[in-house]
Amino acid sequence: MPADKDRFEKRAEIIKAMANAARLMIVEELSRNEKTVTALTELVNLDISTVSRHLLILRHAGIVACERNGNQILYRLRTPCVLNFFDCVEKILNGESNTTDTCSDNSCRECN
Amino acid sequence: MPADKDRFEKRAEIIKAMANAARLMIVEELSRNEKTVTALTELVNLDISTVSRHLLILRHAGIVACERNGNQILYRLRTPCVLNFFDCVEKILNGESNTTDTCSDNSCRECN
DNA sequence: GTGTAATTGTACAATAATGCAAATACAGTA
DNA sequence: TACTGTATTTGCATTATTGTACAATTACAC
Repeated sequence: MPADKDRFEKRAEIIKAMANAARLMIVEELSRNEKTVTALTELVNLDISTVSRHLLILRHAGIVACERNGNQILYRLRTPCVLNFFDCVEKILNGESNTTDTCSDNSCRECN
Repeated sequence: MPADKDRFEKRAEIIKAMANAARLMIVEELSRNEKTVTALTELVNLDISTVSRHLLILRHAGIVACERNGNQILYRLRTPCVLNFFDCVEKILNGESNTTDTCSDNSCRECN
């Protein structure tokens, strides 16, 4: 199923853009307010060039948008639905799952 | 903010587990029914060892669980809420965003 | 034991993250 | 206009992480 595979590649591309701690911090920050690159750089504590690249990744994925404001560029969250990811993620982190991993309990090697 | 950063690292860890086309196919397939490693291997068309590793990643993230059934191991979706990711992703792929990227329209270089 | 299913060891190729230095964009001012 | 300063992006180089397959190993049923 080659066409199908392509569909999943596209989906993965967007999820990949969210699959990084610095970018998650940026997204959450932008959910509160639009921010400049410099402001976001202070937040995540990385080189400004790195932050600029993170923003490019988010922009290419369609997750953020930007707008020039004189000397600086303001970034804002374009698709706030990505914040919904966090609900599920927190659920998983808190171990709130329907079912248990019985495989871990008996036979699987390398089970956590 | 070091403790805060750690929180985002943990979140990113889970989203990373979803950030791969083969694993997304596996997750969607498991949302329909539990499956063996061999069955999933046919689905994604990769070496079985690779699929086994993909499943390990999903299991470590808490997204799938497994259970031994005689000779084989059955994997199932443990936290179906990850399927909600797809809603938002499809929205982005269809360009259904609140706002536009005005930065693309005028001044930014490398704007898509 | 033999056969089937799944995992792990190893190696390799491809991607991603990062910082430094240089370049570009724009505002203000001489 | 040209010069300066601030904000952002891009060109490189480097390191870290991820995806992959093949071979060997382990688990289990018969």
